[in-house]
Amino acid sequence: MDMKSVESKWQQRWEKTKENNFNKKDTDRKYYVLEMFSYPSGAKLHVGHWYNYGPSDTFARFKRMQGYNVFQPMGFDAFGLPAENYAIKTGIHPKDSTEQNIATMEKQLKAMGAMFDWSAEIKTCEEDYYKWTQWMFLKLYEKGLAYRKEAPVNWCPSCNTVLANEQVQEGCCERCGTPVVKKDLTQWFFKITDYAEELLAGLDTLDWPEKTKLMQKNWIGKSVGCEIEFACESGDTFKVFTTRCDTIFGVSYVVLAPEHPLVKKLTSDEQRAAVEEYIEKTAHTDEIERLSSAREKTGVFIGHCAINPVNGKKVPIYAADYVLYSYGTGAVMGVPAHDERDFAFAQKYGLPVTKVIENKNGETILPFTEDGICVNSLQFDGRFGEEARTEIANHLTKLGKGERKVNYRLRDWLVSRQRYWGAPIPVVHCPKCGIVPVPYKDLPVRLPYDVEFKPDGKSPLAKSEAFMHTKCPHCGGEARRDPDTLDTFVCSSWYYLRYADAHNAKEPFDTETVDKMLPVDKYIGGAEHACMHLLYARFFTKALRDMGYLHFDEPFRSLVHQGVILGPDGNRMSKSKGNVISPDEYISVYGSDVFRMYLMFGFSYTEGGPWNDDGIKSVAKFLERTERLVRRSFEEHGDEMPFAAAEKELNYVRNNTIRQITRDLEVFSFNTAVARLMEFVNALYKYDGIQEKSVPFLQECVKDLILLIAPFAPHFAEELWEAGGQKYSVFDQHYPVCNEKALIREETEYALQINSKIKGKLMIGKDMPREEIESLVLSSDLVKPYTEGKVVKKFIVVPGRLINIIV
RNA sequence: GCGGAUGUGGCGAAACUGGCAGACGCGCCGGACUUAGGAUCCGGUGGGUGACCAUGCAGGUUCAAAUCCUGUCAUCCGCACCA
Repeated sequence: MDMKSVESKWQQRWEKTKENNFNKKDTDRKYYVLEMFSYPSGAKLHVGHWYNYGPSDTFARFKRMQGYNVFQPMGFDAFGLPAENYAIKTGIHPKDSTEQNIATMEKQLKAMGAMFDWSAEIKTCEEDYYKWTQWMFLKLYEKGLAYRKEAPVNWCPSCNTVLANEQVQEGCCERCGTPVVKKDLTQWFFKITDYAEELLAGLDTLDWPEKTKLMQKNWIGKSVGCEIEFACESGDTFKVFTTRCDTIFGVSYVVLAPEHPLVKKLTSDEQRAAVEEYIEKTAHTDEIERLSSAREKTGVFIGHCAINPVNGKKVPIYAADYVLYSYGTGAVMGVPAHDERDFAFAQKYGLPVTKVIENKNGETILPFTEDGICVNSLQFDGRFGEEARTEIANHLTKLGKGERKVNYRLRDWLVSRQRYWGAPIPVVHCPKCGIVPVPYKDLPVRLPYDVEFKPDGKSPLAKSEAFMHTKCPHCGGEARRDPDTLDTFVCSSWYYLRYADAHNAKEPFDTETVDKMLPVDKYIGGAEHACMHLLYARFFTKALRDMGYLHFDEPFRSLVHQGVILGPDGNRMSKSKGNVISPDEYISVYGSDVFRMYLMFGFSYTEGGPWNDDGIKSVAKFLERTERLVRRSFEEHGDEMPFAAAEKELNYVRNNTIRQITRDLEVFSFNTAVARLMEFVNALYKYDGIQEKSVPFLQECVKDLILLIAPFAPHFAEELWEAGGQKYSVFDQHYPVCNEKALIREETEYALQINSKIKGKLMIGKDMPREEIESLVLSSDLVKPYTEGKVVKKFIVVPGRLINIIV
């Protein structure tokens, strides 16, 4: 088959008949299959795109043939840094290069022959999309979920610019290699932490890979504990957070993060010089190093003491950078006997180590960090673990010195970017009115084309007077726009909603429509987004729900991660390694059906693995072999024959194939599904080769074969379907359904074991009672030599599988 | 350091709730058809080749373990002083 012409023939036909367009009127049977949209950084589709979209399309087509009204849209995550960096390097404007790339990719995606509904296409860099991204920002702002505060950002002193976290590699600027420093800037944040608990709890309701759920869970990092107030000699108080209030009698010092405001206030004159030096030093230590747990703990005594609220003991206060100001209260109680970090710190600074928890079974080696029995803890002696914590927490509450508290590791989402190629933040800074949101009617705040985006330390937009200069929407006075743009993850946090109502000019989406179309039934994309996009999108959905714009809790009910196709050398494909495989040459030789089918057959979908094209020819061979069989069978003539053993056998294989493929596709096991197709074709060849065959039956099986293969090789199947004189389109047919009766066999082959070792095979009738099996087996010539003169101790029958005789 | 995953022929990989390890294919070997085959079709293919040994390694549970348990090694991924 000349795949090239066949593929373009059917692609044109599908487009003309709008075969792939979703029928919006029939949402009862809707099935929303979504692949993570493309980032148009390179001009061409790479193997990774194919691996994401090809097999997913097979799944989508399968669902469609099962009778679902499948919606499978595609679009482009078009804002972002690579386009801007490319522009800085080459001088080509991000808008121009992005549009160019999108045009190429669209063409290639169409040539792939996937059933994308292009009528719902989205490009996030277009005004009619980012207008609504800005709308989202304003809604979150109104709801109190967007706020501004000063925060440290990554700053490259050589490039003179702010870098996104993704651009920082091992503490250095990815472009010039200069160590990145922290700089405080006022930034916009989304209050994702308000949803920490729900984001955590909701994970249980999702059909997602366990690993991904666990990653989100750890990322959110819930810890339940206690906030305890310590008073200082000066009368000032501060709180510490601990998950181990049962160790409070073992406190031998307390630590404040160097940034803690009380450090400056409480430091004694004698210690001032040392403390200031320490603070100075830690401020210059970069984040990466400071956060390394392997690093030796350092700190300094501030010359002031605090009082343990449970026993009145005076303990020294230290400033130490192993305590993070950004987590909990920025202060910690030091219990060397029962915390490894505190132990190391106490050793270094000669602080006392007081054992207050003992191991249940006697031996207690310090530091002992597990739950144990309280000792040296006054009235709480003898209490164990959780019980001790409860009692001590209650005691502290009664004293007014503590309360239970839940802390999360999750931080608010910093969305400001001092970059050009993104959606402008729709607020105005007015000298009189302060921060004023841009009125909805004035959206979008247009991203100007003519901007100097070469980095020099300022947001590129700040240099565009035409952009910056505006009137305050509130008082009408002179005002300035916000020069920052939104993180591109904001754009991708709601695109799955826009797809459902892509052309709505009045609002981002219609609530009723979205309620019907969402959640996404199957979401397919890379695992690298586990703690970013996949978390942000969940947050957006929940926030929009609370504002009444939609009425479901989770955007993606079921999620699958494809694996990664590595270079032939086993490393990640990268230009610098020179191991990048381009799909194009394979496609020009074999066509898109063969290529996608090979991706399905040669790898375990969720595993991926090193590229190897040995098998690609075999898939081409398989399709050719299939075609020969199909075409030959169409030309054959003959009468119906009695349904004898050969027909029964073929019918068994046929129905078993249907059953297995249906099962395999449901769980994205494409490689085994293709294997089943091959088995079926082999069985058809075998049947075709016999003398007395029933041609009508053969043709009936061949018809099933075409239907079965259709989701895997869509153009190929469509062509054969037409060649068989069937009516267009093969995708409007129902996928074959397994006839369970055909799978019942009169006799099944059992494995025969003596003392658990395989000795032979045996045919056993399907309804044979156990006693009969037993006597039949024991009297068979196969078994006799093993049982003669021995006692049969046990006789095990596993129905349909094996018989094990223990002698 | 913590958390998770993976480890099966020469290769890519299969194996439902423990039940015939290696489906399907690549490669290789043999045969058929051929002037020829790198096309096609058919057969064989874990190792030794005797009733034995084989799922990273060492134990354990079981009539039966790739699968469950304990320990251990290797590789990959995520988090990385979160109190």
